[in-house]
Amino acid sequence: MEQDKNLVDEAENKARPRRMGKNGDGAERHEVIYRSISDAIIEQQLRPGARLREDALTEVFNISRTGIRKILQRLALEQLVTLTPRRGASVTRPTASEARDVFAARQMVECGLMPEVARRITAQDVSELREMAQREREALKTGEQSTAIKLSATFHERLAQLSGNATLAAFVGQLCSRSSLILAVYGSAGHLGCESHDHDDLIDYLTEGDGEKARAFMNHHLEEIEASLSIIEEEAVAPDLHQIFGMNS
Amino acid sequence: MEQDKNLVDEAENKARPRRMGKNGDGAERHEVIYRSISDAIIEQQLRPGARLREDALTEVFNISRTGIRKILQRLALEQLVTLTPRRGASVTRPTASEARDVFAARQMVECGLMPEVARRITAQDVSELREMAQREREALKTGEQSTAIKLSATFHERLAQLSGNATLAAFVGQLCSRSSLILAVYGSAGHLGCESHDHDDLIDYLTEGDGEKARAFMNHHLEEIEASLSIIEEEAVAPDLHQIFGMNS
DNA sequence: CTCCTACAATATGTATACAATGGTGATTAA
DNA sequence: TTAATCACCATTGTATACATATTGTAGGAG
Repeated sequence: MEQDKNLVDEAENKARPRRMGKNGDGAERHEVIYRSISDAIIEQQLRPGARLREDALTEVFNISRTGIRKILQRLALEQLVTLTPRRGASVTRPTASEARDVFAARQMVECGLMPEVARRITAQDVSELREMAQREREALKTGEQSTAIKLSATFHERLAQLSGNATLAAFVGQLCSRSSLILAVYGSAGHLGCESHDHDDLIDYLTEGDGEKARAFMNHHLEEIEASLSIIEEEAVAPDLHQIFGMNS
Repeated sequence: MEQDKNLVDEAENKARPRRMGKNGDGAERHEVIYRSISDAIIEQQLRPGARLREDALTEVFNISRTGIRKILQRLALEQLVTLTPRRGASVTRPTASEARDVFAARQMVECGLMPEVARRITAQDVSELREMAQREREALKTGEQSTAIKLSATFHERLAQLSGNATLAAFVGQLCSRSSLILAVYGSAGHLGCESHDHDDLIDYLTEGDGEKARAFMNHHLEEIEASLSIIEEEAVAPDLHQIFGMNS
């Protein structure tokens, strides 16, 4: 049930509860745990709405609540988890409004970045991207949905990094992560995210150095993804009685 | 020596170490403290490089280290403070590269938002913006540098909020905060940020509903700000010895 | 006189104990 | 049998104690 990647060593470490105050690996350990949770969310192994109890995470990762809280806060700032004041943490269930905002933001930023990417891309970058697209296509073909989703997000993020603007690249990374959540909530079962050949076509345009064509294609690409969703308010979680009954006092 | 606002009661409260576990105001208290520190940084009362010792903040705000650490982490994620592993927190000193990235991001996002803002702006929004611009001009005239900087950042952020895209608005807010730091490091003494009449001109274009003109003007506006800076590597704080001496082991 | 070493002070990293709150289930009365 | 109230449990919020690392300084030896 639980992913058994680095969870197995937790069993044998259980015996020594000595606090490893030494920071030497502490920071890296936190980073690893953060990435584990983040990946699990992006790969939709943790679906929106799933609760993330601090105690459970404490046991799973063999870390103190302090560390977990730090990580959860970071995830909350990135909008991947929602921290309800007395209820704890849960995987964020994006609202329809947030979903639209995220895709509008991606339209603006990712498309706007394409010309610069086309200008700066190197042969090495191209081959790296091609390999990623290849792996993504294989994952799609073999039905590895989780892997495909993660690879797609990574592809878009890597693309943004090629622009050389770290700030915008980090922003795109966040948007892509949130997009995974949006797909999980508003996506249909069969269609998941990017078409298999789209990314390859995009690489073609970038290789040709045609920034404008790449921008137009990215625009189309994102529109297609958004169109494949059914972004309607579900209103299942927070019925918002005030709005329904119109009495606000 | 120490400010005597709420420190005095601490003396007599020393006797009762009862932790006020009641969260009722806890969250708001954190929010207030966060905003206090954030504002102090944006208004350049805390200059880049200034150290933020946890103990000192603990005393000043009469809060435990746990709460302070939470706030500092949030500020760190927004890139306003830098958390060095064993050295503690300090106000971020943006690198030249970061400065360029931030302004490039603002160019893309803020300009891209203008058409939508022009489409959605209401008369009430206009009057609010006019008032902000008025106050900013007054602050500039009377030499209240801190206030002017804060108002300018708030103006740009408010503008982005009018687009209706909360995600992009929050991003612009972060970029504006970081811009204040950039101005503090790379700005010249006399010239600080936006020209006094620029914002009024921008409001004119938006009132006319001319999104394209507003976009072009914003583009010019931001270019002017960036041009007034001298963005060169100072390399004073973190000399990056590895890169300088090339020996990494 | 200079350099190396050791110690102390300062400040952060981590963990745990305690408090408070919200939900759930049980018990009782109508 | 159903509904309401109360109590307990699960879970988080907060604070503090302890461990660790870094820095600066002083003292002694060469």
